[in-house]
Amino acid sequence: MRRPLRQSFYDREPAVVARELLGALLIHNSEDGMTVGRIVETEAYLAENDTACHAYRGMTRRNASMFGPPGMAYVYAIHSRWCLNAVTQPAGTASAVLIRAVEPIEGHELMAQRRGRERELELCRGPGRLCQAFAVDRRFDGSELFGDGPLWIASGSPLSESETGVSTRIGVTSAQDLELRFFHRNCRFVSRGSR
DNA sequence: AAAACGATCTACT
DNA sequence: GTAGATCGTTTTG
Repeated sequence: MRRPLRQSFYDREPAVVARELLGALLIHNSEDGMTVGRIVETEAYLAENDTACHAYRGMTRRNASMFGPPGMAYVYAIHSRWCLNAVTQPAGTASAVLIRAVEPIEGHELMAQRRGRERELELCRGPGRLCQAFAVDRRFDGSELFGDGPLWIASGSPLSESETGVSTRIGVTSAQDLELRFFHRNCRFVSRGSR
């Protein structure tokens, strides 16, 4: 049974949510058909001391949904592509988890059609590519990922410790580097050279 | 109103 | 591994 992750799942530190989103299922039920993908790479953006976070310099029109309640989508455009985040922590605390890559599970044909590419590797590997494959765009900014809308995230098979890779990211103004990027080890659908 | 800036992707080597 | 494309959002004048 595919069951949505509850809103309370997202009401935690973004790094914890990023780690636990690995293995979950991204689902879009559109007019054109259903696409399902297994989340294999994520990245956390912190509410404080994170210069790489879009909310670092306060709220703008673009990042407003990051300041909203947990479990909402934050969708923004960058370099002519869309990127999907899950908002974390309570309203007023602007943090989120970027979905960086998913493994195609259902709807390969539809994904290939939307992407204009046939090769499976190129369907959903990367935040911009997966949004194109899932037809995610600005219309989903601020929508609920835990409700009964067309775009949602379901619990999947949690990854074991040995299957989980982690790496650091610069941009955090703390003395030590923080582990903010999470990925499925040995999965060919992760976008980074990690592995 | 104009310019600068990317949480990226593709093509090519 | 990297150069170049690309366009919505933000910042600046």
